[in-house]
Amino acid sequence: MPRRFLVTAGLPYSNGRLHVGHVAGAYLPADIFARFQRARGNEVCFVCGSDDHGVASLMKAREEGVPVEELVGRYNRLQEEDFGGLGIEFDIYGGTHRPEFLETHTRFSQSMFRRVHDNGYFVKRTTKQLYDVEADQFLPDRYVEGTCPKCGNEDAHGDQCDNCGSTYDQIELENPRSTITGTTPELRETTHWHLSLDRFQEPLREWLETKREPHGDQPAWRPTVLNFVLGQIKGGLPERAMTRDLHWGIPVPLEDPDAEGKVMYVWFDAPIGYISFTAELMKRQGNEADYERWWKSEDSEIVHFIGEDNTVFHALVFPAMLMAEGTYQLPSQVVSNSYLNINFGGEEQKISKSRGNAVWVGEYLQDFDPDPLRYYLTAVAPETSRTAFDLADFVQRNNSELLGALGNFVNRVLTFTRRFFDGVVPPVGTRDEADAAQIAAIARAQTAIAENLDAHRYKAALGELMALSREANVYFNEKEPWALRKTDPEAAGTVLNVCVQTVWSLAVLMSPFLPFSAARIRTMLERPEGDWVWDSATEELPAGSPIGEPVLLFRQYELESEDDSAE
RNA sequence: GCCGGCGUAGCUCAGUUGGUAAGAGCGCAGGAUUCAUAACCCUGAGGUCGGUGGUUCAAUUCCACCCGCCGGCACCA
Repeated sequence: MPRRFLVTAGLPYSNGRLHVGHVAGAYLPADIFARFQRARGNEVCFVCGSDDHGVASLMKAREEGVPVEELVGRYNRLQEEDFGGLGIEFDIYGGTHRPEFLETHTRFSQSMFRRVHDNGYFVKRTTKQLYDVEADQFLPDRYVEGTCPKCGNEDAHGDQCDNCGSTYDQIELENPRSTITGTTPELRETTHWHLSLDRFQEPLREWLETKREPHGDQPAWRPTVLNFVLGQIKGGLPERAMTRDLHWGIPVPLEDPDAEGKVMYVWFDAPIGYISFTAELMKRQGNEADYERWWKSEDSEIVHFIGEDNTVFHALVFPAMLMAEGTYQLPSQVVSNSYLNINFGGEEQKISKSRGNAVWVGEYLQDFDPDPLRYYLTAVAPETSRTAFDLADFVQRNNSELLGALGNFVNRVLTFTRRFFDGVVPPVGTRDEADAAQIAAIARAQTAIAENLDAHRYKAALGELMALSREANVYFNEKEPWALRKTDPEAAGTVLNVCVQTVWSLAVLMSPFLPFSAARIRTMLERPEGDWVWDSATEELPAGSPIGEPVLLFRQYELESEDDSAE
């Protein structure tokens, strides 16, 4: 009985290009998981898209002097391009404000909002907030500066003073000014709908506690995720406003006059994007209502891949929303990675645009192939703690591991076969103990990789793949087919037969991680194209199968001068 | 301050339920080989498993305390 996985990767803000940190955190492991489960014969729906309603996008559009729709549309496409270039293949890539998705997304978001409202989980509260008359909007803390009420620093932020470190409410700020227009904002009353997270503390806690151990077919959640959110619950969950006074977002669908001109909080509508994009995909396939098979059917497993900064929303707020709505099932798994830092100038730093240390996907792809990056980011994946991207390390691992161990084995086997065995798979002949051991190693690696991937241990799974290629190199060396072919050609043929089987297996087993290279091997072995089938890793190619012109899988990289290393 | 994570060979890190598991990869050194992208293969590191106590017949693996890094404690996502 095949399983069914609805896989999501955290929606990126459509206000910038993607860098390696984004990829390592959510998208690459999600893609590997989706590819793997598909190869296993499971049904997979892999959904992503951009989160277009972020305030950051609004600010950026204002900076650039372009309409925000234009800005998010542009980055939505650029991000989709970056993903495509890396072989991260979603079944659908939407956008919460992408024109073709807007109607569906609005409908789903408003429906969710209304149901949560009707079920009584919103609390309406009126508070005072700063209002920029000229910009005609209320000001989030980010948009206010002024004089710190504690220390007198004149450039204090709306909620916190960088000078003395104290925090306060924005209305306590002296001489407040809007960072949008520079004008002095006035105090106005505003009403918002708050989600009563406190009412879900106990249900959330009980639900999360069950994730400490494997449940059903799902492995336990990563302790870092559970520790963090259970800690939050222990400290008490606050009410959170789910509406905003902005002109950018999904309109609040209530009849209430106080709801006039308000939009949903971006984190309310963003996760609904996962659902609305799924619905849009189903609509294109014929029947929108099929989204329920993925989101409301208990035999569907929902797996969210996110960066650590999204943990609260995917493990607490969104589940609480779903509980409040009442008809959805909760996620089976939230796979959260830590941040990927970057080694830059001999120092480990956070990746940040302003520091100019980011390695951008788009720029990377101009000079390098996608698979080496997929390999490296998986090898150093921040699964349990923060790790760092290091260009020298990347080059090193590409050359010594990817090329030296894996690429070299494939290449030596195929060129050898072409040269000495007429370019076809030699007969099996009689396998001795060592030959059988090598064949057995394939099945062992296949199992080990599968177990690790099922458990979301990508780094370990990749390690098993590399271990197989190393074993294969050792086997080849010990058999010395270059000498054996002169004394016992038939035995040499047996060795190469085993080696070709191993090459094929490597292709199947690497396909979730290194899809481009796997496809190249498939071409060289003249196997039919199509979906990868995990079980075919142990299906042997018949003797006499042709072997095409060998193509190098990986290139040797050199570390160039530091300047262009990470621009 | 409170909460969480981390501290294992030169480097990057694995170590599941406590007892011949103190390991891998890389780097480095020596050797071997030629099928292969100066790739591959073999051998070598004697590392107080951050520190100090404790539990135990036995702890890197459990407990306490301490030291050192990192992160979270915002109407920020």
